[in-house]
Parts: sequence; structure tokens; C-alpha cells
Amino acid sequence: MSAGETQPLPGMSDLCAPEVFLWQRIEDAARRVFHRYGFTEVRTPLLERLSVFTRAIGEGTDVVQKEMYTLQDRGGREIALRPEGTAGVLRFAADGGPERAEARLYYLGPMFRAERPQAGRKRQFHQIGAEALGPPAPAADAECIALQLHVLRECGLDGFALQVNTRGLPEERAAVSAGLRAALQPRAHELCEDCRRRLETNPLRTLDCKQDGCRAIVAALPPVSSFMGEASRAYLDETMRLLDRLEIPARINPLLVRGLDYYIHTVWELTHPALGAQDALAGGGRYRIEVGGRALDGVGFAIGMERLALALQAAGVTPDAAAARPRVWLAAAGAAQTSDLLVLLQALRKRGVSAGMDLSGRSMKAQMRAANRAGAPWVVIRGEAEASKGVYLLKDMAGGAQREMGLAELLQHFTAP
RNA sequence: GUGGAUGUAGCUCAGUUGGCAGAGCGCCAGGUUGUGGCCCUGGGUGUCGCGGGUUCGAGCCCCGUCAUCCACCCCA
Repeated sequence: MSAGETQPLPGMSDLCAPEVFLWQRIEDAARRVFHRYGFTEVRTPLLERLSVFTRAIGEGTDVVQKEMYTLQDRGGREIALRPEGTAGVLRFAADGGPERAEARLYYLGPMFRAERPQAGRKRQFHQIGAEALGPPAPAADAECIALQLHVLRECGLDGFALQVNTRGLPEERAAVSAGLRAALQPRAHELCEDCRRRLETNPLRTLDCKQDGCRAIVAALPPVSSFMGEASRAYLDETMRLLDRLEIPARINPLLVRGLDYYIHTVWELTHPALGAQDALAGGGRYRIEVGGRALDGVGFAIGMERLALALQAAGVTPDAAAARPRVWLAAAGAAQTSDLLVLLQALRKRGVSAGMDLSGRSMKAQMRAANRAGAPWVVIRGEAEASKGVYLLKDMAGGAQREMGLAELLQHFTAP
């Protein structure tokens, strides 16, 4: 409620129970699938030299120009919080020997972009991503898409739509730009102000303009692949054919543009209808990135965890708090019994039993209420009467029945298979 | 960076033409001298986001500001 000190920065949020259980489930599912595909985790720094991002993502992109958190470190170096994962992973790959040029890596963690927060858009957001390094091959792209869908399905999600397009090769970009510019020229005066500017700077960008007028004009354009060479068109065709053989429903969207410069050939995006305006659940593509004097090829994707969690919740997948529920709760009548039960509490935990207890010395009634709230199926009660007999009272919370037990029998009850 | 909406109890939200700050849920205590869930009773001093202004009087009107949400933009 109180604004200010206790609130996180705009666009950043604290993640806690119960939502955090859903996140853990997503992370576990992703790791499981990645390992099955031979990917290993890499944890690169959140901070990198600014040039790592500007070189890879592209000087003129929105991500670099208006969305990065940049700062100077104590040595006066220009550094930045990572706005995406690929650049750092590729910096890592270039840092090692030649075997890293064929590495299969996944990552999972926070990214930072200084945008205006919105539904499904945070300034600190989280991605699950993977990079399969290696030379361009339609089969590698198809496998990467299959992996991404596999991760999503393993999380319990369905109902997303896959759109694919091609960016061609870097050397074809001039031809694509020129082709688009020429095709748009006759109707340039009908385009919106932004698009008239884009026509000069980056004609590709006119393709995903949201203005109705521009959309109508752009929809009539020949596909970008028509301005590319035969090899690039064949690459896209083969990729689509392989997706079809893998029974992955995909649609070519000739208007799909992705805002990072490093992409070549296959690019794709997954949208989900539950997400609202920010409906891109995940994206990916093939890239060629120059780092440390050499060009590395690969294909990769990223899944937005916030958006995945939103889509899952919309689909009725709820956080499962069961894992955090104690199996047994301990309740003491009197301070002397509290210390005895604290010893029992630790004995149970050491034996692998999740156990809880209210240690603040409250009434029996309050302790029972706490046990009920925690969802413990069993409660162990100990007061003067039990202490003098050297026993514990075990209560079954579902039926209400209770009976006395010695310590050995009690431990046996909770540790027996 | 631009626009719209919204800020009242721990949470979700009412609050009339400006006139004593409210409900539900949750939480705590009691009814049950050692026992949860259901029921009953009791428990609210809360910077009405913050700062100014108008007024006899402001949660309500005006100005500013901050925050949140949504949308543009961009992307995951």
C-alpha cells in the first residue's frame, strides 16, 4: 500500500509463494527436456561490456538504442545489464576452444530492458533460452523449434501458434531493402509518418507496422523471400518441410520481422491467445554473430517466463503448493514441552520428514489452527500428561482420531516407506 | 518517450449534492481451564499514495507529484 521505500523499482517485482511454485515447475520441466536433448546449462554474467550487445544485437535496434540499462563501472568501462541472453552466450562460446563452436547450451534467468511496464512486460523479466551452435542447416532449425515446443508442452501449455519467416543472408539484405523500397514507393504517400521514415532507414520495419493503412499496403507486397536468392528460398522451404514431417503446425508469415540484427535465415515467433497485447510468448531464429574476430553460427530461442506463467494460469494450470506442505506439525502445551518438541522437530527433519511447529509459545488452539493452515495431515501433541508418561500424542487431522506413541514408534510412523 | 484509467484496512473493494472512515475476506482472542476445520461473540489510530490549494468543513472539488494497471512503441 505505502508507496516508496517498500516497493520494488518500476517494472520489477518480487516473486513469492504461491506463484513461485509455478515458476519452479516451469524451470524443472525445462531442465528435464534440455537434458534429454543434450543441452547443458550455462550461467553467464548479468553484466557485460556494452559492446557485447551493441555488436551482436545491432547498433540501430530499439533494444540497443532505447531499452538498455547502461552504466560505467569503477574503471570507467561502459557496461550494460543484459537485455537478452544470446549475446552473452555467444561471447562465452567465442571465449573457448573450437569445440564451443558446436556447443548446445541453455540458460535461464533475468534480463533487463528499460521499457514502460505493461501486461506481460516487465523491466526485469526472465527468459528460458537455448542456443545450438553450428553451421546453418534446416534440420538444426527444425530441431530447435521442436525443442522449444517440447519445453512448452512439458510445462503443460498448449494452444500457441507458430509463425515462421526468413531473413535471408546478410549479403541479401541490401537487395531485400531495395526491393521493398521499390515495391512500396508508388504508395509511399499513403503510409504513416513512421513508415515513411522507415522506408529510408529500415524498410523491413514497415512490415510489422500496426496502422491499418500500412497493414493493407504491406499485405499486398510480395514476400521478402522473393527478393532473396534461390538458396535462401530453398532453405526456408526445407525447414518448413521438416517441420511438417515432425508434425509441427507452422505458418509462414511473410510480415514477421524480428528486431535483432543478428538473425539470418529462419526466424519464428510463438504467440498465445491468452496474453493480450503482448502476445509473443516466445521467439527464436538462426543467427550469425561476430565476436572476438570470428563469426559464430547457431540457432536459438527464448521463452518469456512471465508470459508463459500468464498463459499457464489462463489455461487453469495453478501453482502447486503441495511440495511445501509439512507432513507433520508439532504442538506443545507449555514451555517445557516446546523444548522437547524442538528436539523432535529436528530429529524428524534429519530423517527426511518435512515438519513444522509454531515456536512462539502460543495457545494450543492457536497452534492447532496453524497446523490446519499449513495443511499438515498429522499433528504431534505433547503436554504435561504425555511428558510424564514419556509418550507423544499423534493426531490424524482428517479423521480427528489420536493415540499415544513412544518416540521410536513415532519416528517409525513417519519414516517407514 | 506518448496517451487513458486507477490509488481508501493485510487482501478485494464500497463511500450519495463536500458534513462522525465502511463492508466482505483474512488475522487475533474468547465461547471449549490441552485440540484445527463449521458455527457464535468480541477486536479497526487507516499518513483515504504524497505535497499544495479552494472551503466553516475535503476521501470527494482544483493544481502538482509519485506509483500501479492498460494501450502505443518494442519484444519474450
